[in-house]
Amino acid sequence: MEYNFREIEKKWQAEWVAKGTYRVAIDEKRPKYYVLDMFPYPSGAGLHVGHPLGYIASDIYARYKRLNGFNVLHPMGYDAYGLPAEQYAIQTGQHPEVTTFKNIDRYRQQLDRIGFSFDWSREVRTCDPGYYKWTQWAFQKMFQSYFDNTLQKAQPIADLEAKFAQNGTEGVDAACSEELTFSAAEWKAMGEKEKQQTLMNYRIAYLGESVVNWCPGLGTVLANDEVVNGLSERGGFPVEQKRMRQWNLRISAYAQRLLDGLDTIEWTDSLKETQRNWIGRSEGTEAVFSVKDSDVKFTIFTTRADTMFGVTFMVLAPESEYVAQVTTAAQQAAVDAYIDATKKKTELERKSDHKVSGVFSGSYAINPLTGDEVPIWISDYVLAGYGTGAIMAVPAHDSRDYAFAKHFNLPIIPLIEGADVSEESFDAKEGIMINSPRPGHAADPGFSLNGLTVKEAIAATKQYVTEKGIGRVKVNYRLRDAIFSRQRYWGEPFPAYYKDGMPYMLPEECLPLQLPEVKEFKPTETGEPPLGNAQIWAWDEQNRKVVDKALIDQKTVFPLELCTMPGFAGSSAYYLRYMDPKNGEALVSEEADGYWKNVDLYLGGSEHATGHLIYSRFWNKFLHDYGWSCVEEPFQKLINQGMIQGRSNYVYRVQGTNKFVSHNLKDQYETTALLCDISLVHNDVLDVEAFKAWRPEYADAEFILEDGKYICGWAVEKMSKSKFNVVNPDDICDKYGADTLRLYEMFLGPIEQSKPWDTAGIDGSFRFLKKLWALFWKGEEFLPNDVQPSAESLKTLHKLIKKVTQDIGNFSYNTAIPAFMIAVGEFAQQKCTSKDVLAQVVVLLAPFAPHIAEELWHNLGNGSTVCDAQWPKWDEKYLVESSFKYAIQIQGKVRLTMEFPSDAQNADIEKAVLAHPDAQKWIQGKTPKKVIIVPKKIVNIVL
RNA sequence: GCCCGAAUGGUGGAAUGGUAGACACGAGGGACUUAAAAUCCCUUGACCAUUACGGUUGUGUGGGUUCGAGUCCCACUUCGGGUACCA
Repeated sequence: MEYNFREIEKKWQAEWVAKGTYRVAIDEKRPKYYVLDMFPYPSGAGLHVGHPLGYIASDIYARYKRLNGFNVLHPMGYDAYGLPAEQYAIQTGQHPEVTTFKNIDRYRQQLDRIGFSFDWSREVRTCDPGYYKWTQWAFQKMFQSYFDNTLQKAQPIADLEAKFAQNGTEGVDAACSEELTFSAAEWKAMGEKEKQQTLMNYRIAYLGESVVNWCPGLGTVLANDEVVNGLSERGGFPVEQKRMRQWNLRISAYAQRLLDGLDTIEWTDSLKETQRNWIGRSEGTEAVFSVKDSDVKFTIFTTRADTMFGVTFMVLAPESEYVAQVTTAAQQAAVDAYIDATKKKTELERKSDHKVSGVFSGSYAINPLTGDEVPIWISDYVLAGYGTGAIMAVPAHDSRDYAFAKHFNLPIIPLIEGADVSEESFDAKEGIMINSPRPGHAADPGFSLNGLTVKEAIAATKQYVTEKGIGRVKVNYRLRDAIFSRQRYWGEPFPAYYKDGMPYMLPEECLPLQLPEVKEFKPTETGEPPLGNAQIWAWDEQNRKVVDKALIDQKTVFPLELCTMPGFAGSSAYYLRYMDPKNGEALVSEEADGYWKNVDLYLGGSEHATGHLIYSRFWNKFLHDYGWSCVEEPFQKLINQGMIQGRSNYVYRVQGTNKFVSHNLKDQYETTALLCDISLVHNDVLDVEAFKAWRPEYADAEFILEDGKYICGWAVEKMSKSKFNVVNPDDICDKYGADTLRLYEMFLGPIEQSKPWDTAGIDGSFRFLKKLWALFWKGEEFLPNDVQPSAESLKTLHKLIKKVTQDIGNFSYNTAIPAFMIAVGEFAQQKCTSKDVLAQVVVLLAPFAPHIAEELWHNLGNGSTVCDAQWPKWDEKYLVESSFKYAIQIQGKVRLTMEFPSDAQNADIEKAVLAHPDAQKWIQGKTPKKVIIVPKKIVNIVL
């Protein structure tokens, strides 16, 4: 029998479906293991060979764990909401659901051909109402919660209301947008609206004002990278800065837990570091500065409390509420002009434009340590959103302050011994303090930092400032709350309606709130989000249903929210839903959550390092606080697969002609490099006839060949249609089969590494499977029989078991596959026909190449699937070597090799080596100073 | 600018501080074949030799530690990814 992969793969794929081989259910008798891939957005282009890389890697691990007796959950689904479908809908009127479902079908067909062990009965789609019900539900729970800083967890907002009624804000330590103080009496005196406004300050899902890139032309908010030079990337419409009231998630409240959780999970250090930087914890000091001739005091945040003696000016963010209070009449006009100018700048301009700008407020602040008066400036290099929106400037030791001071000619006082600040600031946190205080500049003669190290000085200042009531120790985080509103159609609707301008939640029993039909997917003419086009889009409080918005009377019928949720909403808890995807009563049942717990192995691209992987960790922590998810960290181990890049081919046209010159001759001509479709090229040799037929303009192309061939140039680039270098996995499956594809993708290199795809190398993987097949079938004869395996074959087998087991454990598949190749070569040489040995090889290969393994497994007479076989164990006794071939180094250079028994004594080895004529030739009669013998490693003679 | 990662033959890559280049592709040579495909065998880092089962050199660059460095340390170069004034 030939290795007929087409027939084999078709047969077993059908069989696996028919038998439900990959269905899983809770089984208390077996340990669970949860393997998850980041689910894909189903794009119209379909899969290219880069997409399945991670899926294959995780599939191998899932199958390996199953063979080791684990009950493996390995689901797949679709991140179905996304902009491309909406954009297409705007252009064509085609409902995004239609295109999305079409794309999903295509993805599914492609995925099914590769032989994954997904339990498709658990598929989720984020756009499915049965799924997004739980996205909406979680949002409502966040709305109904606040974060208690003392308990460090989410609590029902009703508890907070009760506290307010009892003691006001006294004793409340809750994460909030703004520090508020009121008494119980004041709380009780508030009207409904005022109470709602107050609570909004604490809710975990809250409406807040934020400045966004508003593009009136597109009727939408744009991300920073969608804005180029103040114009929208798509369409080139002007973009302006606009304050908008949008939903936010108070993820910043979880900053410390997000940071601490990193220590409990197995992610790469670089990824953890990226998250740590993103969270940006900085421990510093808040200090109060009072304004001269005024009652105004303001607070600044600094991590360099040691530099307080070197403050030469203060800076406020233009948005700071203190700006109005410190601006003097004389400076009013100048300040107004500056603030107007910054408002006009988009955030992007503010970021890209590093020119120094600012304006003097007219007031002076008093430095509490020196008693000196320092001018208060306003500049946009201070951000309103971080710290207190105000800083003390120490130009000698902060490069931004330095640039500002130089520009406006403000004094610079060095505070660290030996620091030369004539050209640039000295930012390093090291050295010995001087000028702290300078003579005659001490408010308190008893306090000095001079002679201390920076570290000591920071500690001393913190202590001093706290004791004197000038300030306090404060931890700040860079992590900002997530904006959760999108002015889009194709997303989850918010289950919220507005009464008297304040949002209220639909009753939980009324979820999901389904996405309404609209005539058009564009924003409305009045600039409302697309849902403004929906006619049936109002909430009837009494009848508890969605009704025509013509019925809005603000008494029982109210307008519904018009924004939808962002992409990360649906992907933040999908791993929980897979555990119990059909549950209509809960996101996940307690039983399913208790059994599957969390993801043991998560695979996906590193581009999600700070987006999805922060949001879903936050989301899960929130659910965990209420006990809806029993494990705090959702993804125990995480591996980032690298990108598969494309390999493009180039032809070289001689300028001004239709002549093409082969790659190695091109330097003799003036040429233009042109991309050509890689399907016209094999091993970099161009099929000239196919090339001529490719495009009409090349029909009468002429070629200057080398050795009778046209050799193309090549480059590693992104895999994309425009580069003509996309490789479709379907084509590989047609030509070589899924097993070869799987092997080759893993053989290419380490999973984490990015690498180019070159179909040329795939023959090696295909040949390997054919050689493996040949161990079982010779024509119509099935070779395996009951003979006793030779000692050699046993050694080959156990070497293989050991190597493959260890490599899978380390996710080092690219080294496991060569081990198979070597073993198959050895078995062929040994003419091994032992059924027992070969059956174990089949099991070892099953995770990598499941179809061929299943076929051979059944050929060997097994009735059940190879997926449920038992993973072989190696026995060291077969691996003992009786001798070792030593490399003999003389002066560190290998000069010869000598074989010694494994148990040879060092003294005997030394004697034999020194006596060897080849060794003597190199020793040249000298007396060795030292002979280093590392058993079973090396011998080195030092002269 | 800052943070993270990488750099090894023509190509993808391998190598607990111990014979660099496993394995695979490609290339060259040979066998089989009317021929092609498929298959099998040999050679293949570079350079110098070719009388040798020979020598020199070699893992981005320059230093260092070590009996011994692709691997560890220091400085630098280039490329890739992330991020954008976070006090």
